[in-house]
Amino acid sequence: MNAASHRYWLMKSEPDECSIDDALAAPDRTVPWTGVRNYQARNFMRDGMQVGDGVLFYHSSCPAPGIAGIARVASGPRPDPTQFDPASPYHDAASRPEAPRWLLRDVQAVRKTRLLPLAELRAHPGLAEMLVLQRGSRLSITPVDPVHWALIADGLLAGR
DNA sequence: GCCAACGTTGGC
DNA sequence: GCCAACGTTGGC
Repeated sequence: MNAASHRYWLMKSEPDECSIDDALAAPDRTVPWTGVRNYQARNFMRDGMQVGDGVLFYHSSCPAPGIAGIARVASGPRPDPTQFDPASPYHDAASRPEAPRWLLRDVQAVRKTRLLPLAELRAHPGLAEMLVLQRGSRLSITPVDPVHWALIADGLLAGR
């Protein structure tokens, strides 16, 4: 799997922290994707993403988990400032400013969609291979196959 | 609140 | 390098 070849991603956010509505209300509809503390997810942000890539904005750890909107990658990688903030739940005392361990991307909301529930994703035969649906999958950022993107963004969520 | 599954830590 | 213990994720 060539990490630089993906054009589409699914990114999980807890809506209590940052919902699709929060992103749409932010300046330039853009939010810094703070708090990723998993190396695989970090590496996707560092090495895999390109500005303009499509993002499925997923609400997790909430009463109605599922895809809540469409967004796009809006910046290159840069250090996540919360790692250096002792007051932040994402503080990492072992990370040095001269060698930041954690990175983020800016993510720009494109549109809110209907809530596409996790159960509906699971029920769709064409989406069975989606990484986020695999048993035990916990990664907060996963690449999305272009076929899956088309089924969701241009199909299930088209115009909604 | 439960718990399956995964990632990280740290002793050896 | 192994692997048990522990912490976290996240749906239900």
